[in-house]
Amino acid sequence: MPLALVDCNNFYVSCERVFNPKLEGVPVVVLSNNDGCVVSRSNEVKALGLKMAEPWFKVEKLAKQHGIIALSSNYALYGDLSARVMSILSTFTTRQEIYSIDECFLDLDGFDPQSLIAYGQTIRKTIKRNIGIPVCIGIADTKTLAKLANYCAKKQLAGENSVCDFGQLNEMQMSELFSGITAAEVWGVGPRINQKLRAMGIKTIEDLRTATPDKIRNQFSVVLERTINELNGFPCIELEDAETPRQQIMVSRSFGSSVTALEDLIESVAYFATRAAENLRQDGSVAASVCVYIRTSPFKETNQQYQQSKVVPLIRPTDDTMKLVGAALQGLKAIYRSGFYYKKSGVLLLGLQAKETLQATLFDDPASLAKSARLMSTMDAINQKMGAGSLTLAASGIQHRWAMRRENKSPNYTTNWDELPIVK
DNA sequence: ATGCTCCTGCGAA
DNA sequence: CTAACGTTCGCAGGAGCAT
Repeated sequence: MPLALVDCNNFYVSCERVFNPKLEGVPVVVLSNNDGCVVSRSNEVKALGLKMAEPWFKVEKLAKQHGIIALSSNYALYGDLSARVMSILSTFTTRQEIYSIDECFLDLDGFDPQSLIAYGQTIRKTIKRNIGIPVCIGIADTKTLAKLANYCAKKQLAGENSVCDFGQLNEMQMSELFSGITAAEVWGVGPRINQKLRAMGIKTIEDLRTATPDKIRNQFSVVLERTINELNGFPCIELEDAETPRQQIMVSRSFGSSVTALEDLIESVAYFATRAAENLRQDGSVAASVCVYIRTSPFKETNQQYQQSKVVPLIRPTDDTMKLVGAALQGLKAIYRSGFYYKKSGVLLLGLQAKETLQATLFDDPASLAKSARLMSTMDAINQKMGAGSLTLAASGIQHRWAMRRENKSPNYTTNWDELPIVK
């Protein structure tokens, strides 16, 4: 029955600290793509009151006065460290669900209920020693409660040493604890639902937990009804330890500065479609249609606004980069209008299905399908061996004038030999 | 009345 | 110096349409 939720502390900042000890003990933030918003903060930064998701340009001056170090995000590094953390965590259980880049659930069914805290401490020490990343652990009988226990561990509201097991608390202690936390902290309660709950007088987790599920279902949805049941210890959300292939793949980026020329948009769309196609082949899927979109910046209110998207169906579902890029560019040309300052473009692959289960049709040309498959696996092999982007379509361009800002990125310490710092 | 697809809203990290 | 505000995914539920 019991589950653990393991969550890495300030994950991106912690990853940077593993390879740069000078960042230890000082205020550090990691910015989102395009150096746009604050997405990871060290404890020192949280103590200064800097908020999550704050646009960097708004706080940059103040942050620098406090000596805050701002790093561009380095997803190659975070992804690699995440895989290592997850791999070690998998050895502590028979069933693991990787929920996000820095979180996973572990099934602790069958363990001695009295020894779970000690087990949690062992897990923490192992991750810290083997990878260098600090984690918090919440343990309870449902996913929603495990998330909450994790929150309590992190905030030191219950449990100790970053591990909190709700199994150790009695009814009284639970309701006292829940009376002191706002409903907004519950997994599944976002800003909108929280606002509506408050208007109904439901302010704390205890208020939410003791609400009538039927009424909540009518006023909100079946999702929130399940949340209430989960808060009361009745599991409604299964552990999903089997990986399911994605249903859609999206690659989009804001540009470093705005773009007006069709040529630049073509480059970016070809580039994003190429990335999307690589992800698609990794999943072993094919796409039935491609959606392309472009937009101006909604924050530049004085500029003329324009946003448009177009879905281009494919004659036959495919994972061929050239066909996918071709469809994306066809869509782009249909929606492009001159005279706007474009700030973002993106490509979505839709109608995904497993490549093996794809039905053959009367009009298939087996020879050309085989040729496409060989070409794609050759491209992937070359890029695998020589580094990402070694072999690309000319349509993706070389200059990338639209490339995102990334002014302070750390080296790819674990995924690129050329970026290893040389110790002399 | 039922079932499908498409689209929007919401939440999550 | 100026301009500068993320990305990707899934689910629920309603609209619209066909049967």
